[in-house]
Amino acid sequence: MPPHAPVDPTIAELAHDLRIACMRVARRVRFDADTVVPPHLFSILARLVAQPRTVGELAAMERVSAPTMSRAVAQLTDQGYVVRSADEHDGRLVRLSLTPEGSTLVTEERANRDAWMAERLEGLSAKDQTLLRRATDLIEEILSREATR
Amino acid sequence: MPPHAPVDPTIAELAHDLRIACMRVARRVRFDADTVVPPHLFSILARLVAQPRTVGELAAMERVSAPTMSRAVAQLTDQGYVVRSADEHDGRLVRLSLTPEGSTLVTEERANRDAWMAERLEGLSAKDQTLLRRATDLIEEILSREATR
DNA sequence: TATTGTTATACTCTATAACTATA
DNA sequence: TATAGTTATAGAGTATAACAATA
Repeated sequence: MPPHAPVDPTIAELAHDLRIACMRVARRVRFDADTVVPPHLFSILARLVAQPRTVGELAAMERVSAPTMSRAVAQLTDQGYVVRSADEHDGRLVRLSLTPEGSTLVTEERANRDAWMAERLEGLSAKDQTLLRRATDLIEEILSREATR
Repeated sequence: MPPHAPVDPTIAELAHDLRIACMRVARRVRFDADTVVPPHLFSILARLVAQPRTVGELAAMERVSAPTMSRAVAQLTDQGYVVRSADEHDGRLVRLSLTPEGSTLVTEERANRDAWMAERLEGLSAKDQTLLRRATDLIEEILSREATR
């Protein structure tokens, strides 16, 4: 977009309201969900669902320093949610993956958070549910478009 | 909600996707916005836009302890964004309100965040904008309904 | 005595710098 | 030498406990 393009007041208002609405939803979910591990540790576990990762990879993904990630991982291994293993070809690397307990925890915490949202959607009409379905897809599209720009 | 109420799989999926979409929007806005004060301090300033508050009121609203709020407020007064004043009738109370600088800061930071969102909505068709407008109103309604239950 | 707010102290998460082991 | 990870140390934000001032 041109650097100083004038902004349509309708879009500006929608942008404001949509941003606030999303932030409020995110905030509510965070506060209401019962959590076993704090957010920054849960975020790490969630990264390991798709595949094992090294300390350095996780640090980059979570945008924290290597020592910070090293400590966080140590906590998760102490709690039995993550296991360490050596890389076959490079002795410097530490491969991290979820234990069965870690995997279960991720699934359960996600279900908790989804349940919070689902409770608030159940009373809606089919029409409103369809509206939200389409809006959700549209938001996801906007975000993914941004990421690949 | 009843502890073990069955959940419509369609609703469950929408709940999951909508929650994720909102959290991603909130996250993006937080990362991309250039901020002068950290989030927890900005949140306090935003509380003072509507009306002056006491330390205890702010602590309750932000869900932190009184000493924590006391320290945060001290930082904001040091930076010139907040002023302290005595209550007329109760000498124990400290009334906190925004300085002109604090008020300007809130306005500017909000505009920054809105701009981030607005950039991403400008390319949408009128139809899609209308869809998001209605969805936003619906989400706000759901959230406010929850708050007043 | 009860309430409002601050000060004292400690714990957690974060970072940078220094160190060890491997490539 | 360069890289992956850990340990040492320090700074910021948070909490509980103890304290001061006012009701």
